[in-house]
Amino acid sequence: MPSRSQEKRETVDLRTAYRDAGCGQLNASWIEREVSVSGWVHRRRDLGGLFFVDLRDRTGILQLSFGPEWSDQAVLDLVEQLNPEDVIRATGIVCQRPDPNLEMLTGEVEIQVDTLERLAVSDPLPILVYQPPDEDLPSEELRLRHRVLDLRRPEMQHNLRMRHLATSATRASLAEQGFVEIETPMLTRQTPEGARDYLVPSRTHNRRFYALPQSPQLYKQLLICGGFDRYFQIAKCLRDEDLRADRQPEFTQIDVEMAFVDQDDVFKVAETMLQRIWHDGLGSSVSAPFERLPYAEALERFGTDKPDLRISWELSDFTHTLTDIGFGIFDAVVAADGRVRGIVVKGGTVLSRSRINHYDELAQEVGAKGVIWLKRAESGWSGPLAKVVGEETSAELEGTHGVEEGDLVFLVAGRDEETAPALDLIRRRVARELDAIDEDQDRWLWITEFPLFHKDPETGLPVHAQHAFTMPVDPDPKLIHEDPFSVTARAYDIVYNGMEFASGSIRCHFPEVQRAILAATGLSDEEIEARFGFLLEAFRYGVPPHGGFAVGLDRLIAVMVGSPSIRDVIAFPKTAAARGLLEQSPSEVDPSELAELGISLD
RNA sequence: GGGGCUGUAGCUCAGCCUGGUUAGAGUGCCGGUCUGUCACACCGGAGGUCGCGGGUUCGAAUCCCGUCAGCCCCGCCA
Repeated sequence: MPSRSQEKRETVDLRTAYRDAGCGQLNASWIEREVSVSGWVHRRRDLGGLFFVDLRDRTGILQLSFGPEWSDQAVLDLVEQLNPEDVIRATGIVCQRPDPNLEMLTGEVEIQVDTLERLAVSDPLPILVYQPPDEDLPSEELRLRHRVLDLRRPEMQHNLRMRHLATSATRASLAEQGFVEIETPMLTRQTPEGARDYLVPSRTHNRRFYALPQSPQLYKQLLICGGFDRYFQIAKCLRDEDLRADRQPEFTQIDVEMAFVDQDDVFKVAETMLQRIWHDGLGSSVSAPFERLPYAEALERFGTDKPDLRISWELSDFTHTLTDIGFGIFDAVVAADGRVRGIVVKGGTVLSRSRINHYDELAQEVGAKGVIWLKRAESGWSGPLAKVVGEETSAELEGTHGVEEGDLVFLVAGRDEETAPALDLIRRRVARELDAIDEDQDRWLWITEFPLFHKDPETGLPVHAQHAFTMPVDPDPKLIHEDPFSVTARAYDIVYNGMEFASGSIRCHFPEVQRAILAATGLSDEEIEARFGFLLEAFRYGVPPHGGFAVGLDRLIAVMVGSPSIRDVIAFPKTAAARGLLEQSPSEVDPSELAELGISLD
């Protein structure tokens, strides 16, 4: 994980009619100058005759001091009246503090105020901007309802400033690499992604609806067709699905597309951009090129297509070692085309039976039949399998699978699609419990060679693994038609410490292959024409090979600032029920407007 | 759509398991004392629909049912 960037003193000239500098900009070099500053009253300390005000603006906090020797009585009377979050302007001489506060950026100095204006009065606060130590933040409900106050907290200021640094770095890096920023419509038609659309009724065309874009996917390909061979956009995307800590109904993607490229060209652009974001935002360097791992290998070694490589443990196939040794459960699974896979947890014997049971339950929640465990203690093997572990098996466990004294083996048997999610979850959770994640590492990774299709578990039909416009490694319409699940896609993800940050592909620019891909998911020719005709038409007039990627900006920023929730890096987020608590959205509308739209409510 | 956690003073929480005085603490707020604080200190005070509705009970913040809101997870969603 990146460390939070050190707070730096802003150097920009912030002089205006109301101030000579930002509060956080003052330091010893300003001593003896007369300055004006403006901001919010953060804290006030009344010593009876002497007053101190911590004045806050977005640059930091500065101490103002008030005393009879340098402030006249009217000023002293006014400062006694000040409430937290009043907005004031203060003027006076910058002085060295007799007893500096080294914890404050401006702690060496203070302003001895001789002129004070109250620019705005604050009512008593529903939630405090000042965050008392040892006290939890107000509930998220109240933070969102009173978001204006919440945003004033230095932590939120820092988060949104980080967001700005990241988007600025994005623009700078992509511009340097020859990309042009172009906006695409928010009012569009229903798009091919799998999510539910937000719909906007049309007044001029009753019974018809615009859809808000789930992503600019089709438009960016059209821009390529339009001759903008390097496009990007910091784009709002909207999806009407249920939310999570890392999901909002509207979120932001860094959307990039480029022509005349192959995969390596795209990788270079993305790596250069992310290096710049990390450098400008966090002041840290990212080494490139990133590691690469084919999808199939990732699943085999880690059980997931977004492995956290800071955990050194890998999955291992125990099928040969643990079958035909008298353990019927495993033999039965293998007879049904399953495998016995497991993970060797170094030092795992410290886990109690109840902890092991906990992981067993977790595994079952994600679809495994259950977990069998095996401990290697000084005294020998223990666990349900121990009695069937003979000398030969023991030697194989130690030799082939590297089990050592003190280790614990979690075993899950079944078909790979049942066992992989369980093993992945156990690997991550146990590593966290045993502190086996190397937090000093940053592991950037490209996952490549995704399958073009996954099988829909209900219908058995192919569904797009990434999206509908990905180029197969072998662009053969016949193969797509006859054996869709064997087709590998030129698609890729960026995974950072186990989190998916970005996703992209080389696009399919052969119209007949594109039709075959769409047809494979069960769309008729008519449906293809109706929904994607405009893209296929664009492809008829000369389409260059092209590809791109999209980065989930909110998640990226959340990681950069160390927040578990993307709500902390969005100025005005929605709740888990997609409500806006500040503005009370969604709201009812006037019946006359509905009538105009041709909509009646039951 | 399903599961879990939470809801008590403006705010953060305790009390709830095991029902029984006037529901507490810290902080904030109001009043007072205080000339070097920086979580200022000290003294005093006000402040409660225990989310809402119903039930059980002699008696409910506490037990039960429902409901609303927030959060987390599964489904869903790249």
